[in-house]
Amino acid sequence: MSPHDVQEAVRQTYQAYLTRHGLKSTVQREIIIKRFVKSRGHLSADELYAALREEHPSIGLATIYRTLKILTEAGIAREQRFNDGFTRYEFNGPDDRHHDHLVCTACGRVEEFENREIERLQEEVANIHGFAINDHKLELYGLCPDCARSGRNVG
Amino acid sequence: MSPHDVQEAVRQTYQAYLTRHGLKSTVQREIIIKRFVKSRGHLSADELYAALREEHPSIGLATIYRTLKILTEAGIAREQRFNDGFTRYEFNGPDDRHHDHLVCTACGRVEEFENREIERLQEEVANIHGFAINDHKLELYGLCPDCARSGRNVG
DNA sequence: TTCGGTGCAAACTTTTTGCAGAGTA
DNA sequence: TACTCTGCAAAAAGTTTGCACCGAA
Repeated sequence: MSPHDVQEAVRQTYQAYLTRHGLKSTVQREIIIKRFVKSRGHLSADELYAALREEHPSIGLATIYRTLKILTEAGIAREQRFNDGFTRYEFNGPDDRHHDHLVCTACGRVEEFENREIERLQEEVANIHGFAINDHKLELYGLCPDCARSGRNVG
Repeated sequence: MSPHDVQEAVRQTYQAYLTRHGLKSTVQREIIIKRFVKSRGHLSADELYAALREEHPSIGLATIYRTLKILTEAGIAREQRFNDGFTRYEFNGPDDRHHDHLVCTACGRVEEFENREIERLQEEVANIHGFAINDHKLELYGLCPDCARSGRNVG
C-alpha cells in the first residue's frame, strides 16, 4: 500500500467513525491526524504536541489527547504503555498486523517484530490456564546495536 | 522452602541491604514488609496502605512507597506496570525465577507462568535485531476461567 | 440554528519530595 | 548525639474535565 493509499484508507475509517458517532470534522483534528499518520512512530501526546507547536501553536494539548482517544477508538491508533511512565500512541495502519516491541533502554528507540511461533506458544499457555486471551503485550528491553557499541546505558 | 524460611531469608536480605546503605530498621518498615511478604500477590501501594490501615492507621502512604522502593532495590520486590494505570509490587522470593503474567481483564486476577521455549525465541528475536536484552515483559490479557464462565467482562 | 469542538485552566490520579518533629543506632 | 525516618501536606507529572466561546453541518 502506498503512503497515499494509507492516508486515504485512514481518512475513510476516520470519517466513518465520525458519522457513526455523530461527531464533526475540524481543522485541528485534520492537522493532528495527518501529522500522526505521517510520523509512524510511537508518539506520546506531549511529543505530538511539541511537533505541532511550531506550525500550529494554537492547538492545545487537551485537543491532542481528545483526538488520540478518537483515533484509538476508531482503531487507527493503539495505546502502548512502556516502562517510561507515559502513554504512547502507535499508528495502526489498515494493513498492519499485530507485532511486539524491542525497546532500547538507553536511547528510547522502539523496533517492532512479529513472531508467529511465540504467539502460538502464548495461546498454548493460555489454554493450559483456562484463560480466553484477547490481547497481549510483549516487550524486550535492552540496548540497541548503536547504544551497545558506544557503551551508552542511560536515556 | 517453608514460609518461615522464606520470611527468614527475606529478613536477612533486607538487613544486609540496610547495613550496606547505612539505613535503619523501624517498626513501620517491619510491619509493611511482613504484610507484603505474607500476601504474595501483586499489590499496589494503595492496596497495601488499605490493608494496613485498620490495624495500623498511623502508617502513611508515603512510608509505604518509600519502603517498597527499598524492597525493590534490595531485590525483594519487583515493580510491575500492567495496563490499569498504577504500579504493582510483586514479591520476589529467594527461590523465585523469572516468570510472566496472565491478567484477567474482568476481575484483575493475576496468574504467573513460565515458559522456557518462549524465552528462547525472545533471545533469538533479539539477536536478529542486534539488541542486548536485559529484561522483558510478557503479559497475556483476557478472561480468567471464572469470569469467562459467568460472562463477566468488566472490572 | 443546533450541537459538538476548542483552548484554557482547574481538577484528578498516582507517585515523589520538603519539612519539622520522632526514633534508631 | 547524629542521623535517618515518619507523617503530613504540597508538589510533580501525565491525563482528564468544566466552561464559555467558536465553528461545522
